[in-house]
Amino acid sequence: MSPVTIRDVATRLNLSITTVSRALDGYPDVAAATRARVETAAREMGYAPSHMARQMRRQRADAIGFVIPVTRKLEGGSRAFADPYFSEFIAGLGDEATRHKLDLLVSVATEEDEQPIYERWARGRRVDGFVLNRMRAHDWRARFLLRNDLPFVANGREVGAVTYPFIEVDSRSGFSQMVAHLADLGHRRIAYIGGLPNLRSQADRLSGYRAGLKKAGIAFDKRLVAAGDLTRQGGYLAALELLQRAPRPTALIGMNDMTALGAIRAANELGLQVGRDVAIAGFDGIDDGAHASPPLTTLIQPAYSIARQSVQMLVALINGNPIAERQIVLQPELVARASTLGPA
Amino acid sequence: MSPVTIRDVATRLNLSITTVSRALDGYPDVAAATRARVETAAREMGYAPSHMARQMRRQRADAIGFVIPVTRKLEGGSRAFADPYFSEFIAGLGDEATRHKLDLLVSVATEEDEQPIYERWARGRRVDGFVLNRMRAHDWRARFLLRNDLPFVANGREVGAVTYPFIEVDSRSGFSQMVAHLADLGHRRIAYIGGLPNLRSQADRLSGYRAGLKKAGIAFDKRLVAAGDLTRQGGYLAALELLQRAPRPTALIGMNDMTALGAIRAANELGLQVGRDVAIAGFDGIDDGAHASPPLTTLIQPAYSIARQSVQMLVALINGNPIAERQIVLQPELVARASTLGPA
DNA sequence: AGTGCAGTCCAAAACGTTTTGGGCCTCTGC
DNA sequence: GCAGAGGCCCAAAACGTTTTGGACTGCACT
Repeated sequence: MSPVTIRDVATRLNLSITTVSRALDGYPDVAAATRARVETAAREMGYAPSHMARQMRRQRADAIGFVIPVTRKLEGGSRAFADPYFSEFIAGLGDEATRHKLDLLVSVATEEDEQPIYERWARGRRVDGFVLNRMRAHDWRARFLLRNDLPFVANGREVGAVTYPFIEVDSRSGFSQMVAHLADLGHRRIAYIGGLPNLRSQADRLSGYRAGLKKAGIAFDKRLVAAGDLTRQGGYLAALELLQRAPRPTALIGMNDMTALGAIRAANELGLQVGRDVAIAGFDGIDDGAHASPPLTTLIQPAYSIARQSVQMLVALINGNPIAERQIVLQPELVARASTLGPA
Repeated sequence: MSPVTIRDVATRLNLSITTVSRALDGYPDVAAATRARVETAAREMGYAPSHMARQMRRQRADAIGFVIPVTRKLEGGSRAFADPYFSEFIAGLGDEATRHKLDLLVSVATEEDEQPIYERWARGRRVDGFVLNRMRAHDWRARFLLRNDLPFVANGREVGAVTYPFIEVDSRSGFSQMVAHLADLGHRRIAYIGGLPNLRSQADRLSGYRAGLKKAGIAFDKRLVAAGDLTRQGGYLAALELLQRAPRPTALIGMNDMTALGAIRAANELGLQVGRDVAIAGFDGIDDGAHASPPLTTLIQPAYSIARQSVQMLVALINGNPIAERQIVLQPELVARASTLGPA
């Protein structure tokens, strides 16, 4: 049962392939009766245009690409992208892509081995555009794509002024708010567990943290800053160390929720009751945070809708349509839960 | 900077496109000197064969498809695939796909709206093959793909004898083991929170549960069986109800880890200490389970390596190569953690 | 001098569409 | 009776490869 082509439909109906094509595409210069004949025949024969051929002719891949970032390899050579933030993000990309009849190509890569993937997709014109995530302070991907003039939408952005379109969550102001929240609760020794140093958002969040401290009249103490790697394990290790220092910090802010969840675990293991003995907060608003025990105070960034909006912008770029807002900055929403508010 | 084609390279070198093509593909009937000239020219000009054209000619999509299953829509129209099992699974698919120079097309869909996606990809020959997951007891996808003779590898299988290749985890024996584990610890009232009734694995796991009860000499009580939906929320609601019945079950087995994690939360909210007042166990071995409080007893199924193996089988199918084992059954590994072993 | 044979190269076909640029009717209005 | 205008349809080109089936050299061997 080899695939049925447009030619098969045409010869069966004694029509030209042109007419069949145009009938199915809804052009006005085909008689209503003919169109009906074509449509039923196509349905009966199970005809659907070959995507490859269509792409070839229209020079469109009808696909967008997304490389899922993963920070570290797990033992045994396996790599998981354990951060549920990206699950939600991908769900958004997928939904919006299908809405536009685009396909979504994904790949999973660490920062070291991502380059071949971008090159393969770009050079071979495998995709019409990219969605970029976890932007670094200096990011070769932006330059590479600009040079090959392939459209893309960044989630976050590099340092300095950039001209490309992006959607960003104002994590600086978010972290400042979070520090204010903790300071209002009486905390003075507020620690911060950061992430990979080359990430743009790492700089933003740290600076938001410092701004928040300043506003609250708390001196910055670099011994209260530890490095994680955006994973639960990284947060766990960093928190384990921070919580065993004297004097012990009374509050911990993780750069993202995974880090904070790791910190909660560390606190539990040390016999501290989170919310009462130590306050812990994160950033992202993943589902697991809401269901953790205790539920995690966090700054929600709407991954799903950011993803959808990114695809919308990307589609406009691809089609050369004007975009209302090329550079969007969203405010995260602080949700205070039991992990900072003490026992319920 | 429009993309450079093979013709550009050919005219620059005064060669035919045939020779350029064959030179780059490593055919033996091209002089070493010529090949060198072609290679440097191609590199200089930044030539890479157009994937679309190559696909067109070879009638290969060089891509495989995977539809991420999602059970329910979240409020606000958003759908997340919250189950980290699939994150790991996708990581495996992606890694193995790139190893074979294949692209991975993904989409996110509930059971109701998955059909158009399969049809689009199959009819338009958008992919060379599929990986299927969460097989239903009767699954139209298998029949659809067989009919359109598109290769696929199933993760799990339908009821009855099937001829297609699959990789399955023996969840029946797994659940039987799990009941034995709990019975050994002295539990007699062991409840089960199931999943969607049309899933093959639902039947398997329930039957494993019953087999385990029988072996332990415990009578099956259908009031101890509740229905979830494979999500944390589903597990939460089901557990909430089960744990408020009298007499209260002393142990809860969730059909998957997400269900069990929801159950843990329910127990916590009811003031029960998991591990001491009630034992809770799951199935999957996701990372979140290991990091939950208390850490979750579970049956580990190696999502990452199952995914990789699935792709390997699929590649063999696509290329018409023989496969050593077409139908693989793996044994899950029981890991007992604090959620059933009581306080550490 | 003819035959055979590697060693190189190439023209043309094919893959299945969409799009361009008409062509042929029939009907209308003079 | 004829120009003009729609209405409907189509042939052919193009998209950028890979593959098929030679073609053209020299060179060695009869």
